[in-house]
Amino acid sequence: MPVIEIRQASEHAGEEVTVQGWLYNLRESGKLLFPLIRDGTGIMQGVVSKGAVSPETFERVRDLTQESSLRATGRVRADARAPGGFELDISEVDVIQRIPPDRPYPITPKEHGIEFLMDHRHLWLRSSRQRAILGVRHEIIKACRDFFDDRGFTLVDAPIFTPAACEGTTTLFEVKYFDDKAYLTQSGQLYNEAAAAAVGKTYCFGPTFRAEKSKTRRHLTEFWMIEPEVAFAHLDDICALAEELVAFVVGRVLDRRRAELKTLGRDASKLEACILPFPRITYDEAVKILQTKGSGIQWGSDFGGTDETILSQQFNKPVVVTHYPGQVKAFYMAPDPQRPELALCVDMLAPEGYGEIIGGGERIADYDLLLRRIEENRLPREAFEWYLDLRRYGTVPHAGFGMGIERVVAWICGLDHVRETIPFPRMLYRLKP
RNA sequence: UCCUCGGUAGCUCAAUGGUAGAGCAUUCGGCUGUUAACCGAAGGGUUGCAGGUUCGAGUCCUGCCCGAGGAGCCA
Repeated sequence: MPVIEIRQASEHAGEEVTVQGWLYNLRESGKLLFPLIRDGTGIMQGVVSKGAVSPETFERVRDLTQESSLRATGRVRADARAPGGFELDISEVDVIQRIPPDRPYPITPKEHGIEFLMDHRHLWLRSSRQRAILGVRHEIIKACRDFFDDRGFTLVDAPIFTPAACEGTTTLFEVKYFDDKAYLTQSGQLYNEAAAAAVGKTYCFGPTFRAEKSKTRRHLTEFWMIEPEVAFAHLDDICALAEELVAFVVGRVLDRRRAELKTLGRDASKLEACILPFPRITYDEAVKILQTKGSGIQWGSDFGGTDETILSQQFNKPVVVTHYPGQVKAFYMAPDPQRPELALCVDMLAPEGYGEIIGGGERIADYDLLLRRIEENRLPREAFEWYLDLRRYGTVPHAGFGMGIERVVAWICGLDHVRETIPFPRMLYRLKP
């Protein structure tokens, strides 16, 4: 008997097939049983009528518990009464494992609190909503890679273990490294700059770790970041690259993941509005907007979470903010030649209050200036000698950015917390499962 | 780290300082088209932990633990 995937059930109408999966729910009406079977590709309703199968088969199905694993064989039939439009007239069922009723599947088809669901994250992933999010996450990652691959970028991954004191240790996770200490990477960017001088256009994609004790809807201690770096690029080039990337990713999800967005109840029209060009404003303009909206922000300080929310609610598509004061940005940011107090940097804020999804800019290309900045920031020069080498040997202007995958997933899926955007979130008070 | 809120049945929640309850889940029974099915019945409790006040504490007080929301922190 051919085994089919439920998502292809419509192509097998009238055929005798086997589906294999888990019992999603079982409804019963006298001598009729309606097992809902889920196989990871979809959910299909089966029908077992008492007259059509042996008494043993009928009882076997009737005794099935939620999430028990099974193979069901029968004929596919179109029926408007079935969720999905096709159902399986079951003739035989092979139960792989019946979950005993004295220890039933914990996540019932009713409401649950977030603590319980997070404790059972390994099982929660099976729910329709979580599978939809996983699907969109996959599509976003695939779209990012396609975007860069199709534009001649070379994937050069950065290390996860990094040496001591690369950027100050307060927000780094420290781990034992034989007889030494190492730190989990906070960004692949410095290594990207080395790679850009080797291959011109590069990107890295991997996990990133931040030991800040942040407890908000937009922070994880372990998250995934995709970071392009382009030799000879200036701020405008990198702004355009970021805008094209985001527009491409949104378009790809709208193209291929409509069903998942619908499952999530996401208003797709909000995403359809995200076509180029995106608005670009400077930090100066952003501060003025915030002050008219009641924010207490003063020129010179970075935006708080509330500021980002207010700002991103002013536009119906992602907004690009450039030229922040250098003092709130990292030591390697290139200063604006016109106004040296400003950095040639860029943040992109997602709309609907989602806030920062991208941060980046032009890097300092000049050896003397970079060295001065390292000293001003009291960073250990020895640890940065290799980084200074990039300015000793054929330095060129270059720029790049990092995009936080989970924040993009949260925005595109319309979620109110990033914890649902990654299979197993790591947060301040969450290390399990 | 700070502020606020919470912890009662497997889950989601209710209970004026006075007999701990409902829905779902589980078990049993009924129903030949169910749609988080429905109807009937049953089992299920160290009220987060420790102390205190009181004739009497799920409820009030103190400390602790755990979690949530937010702030700060955060390229």
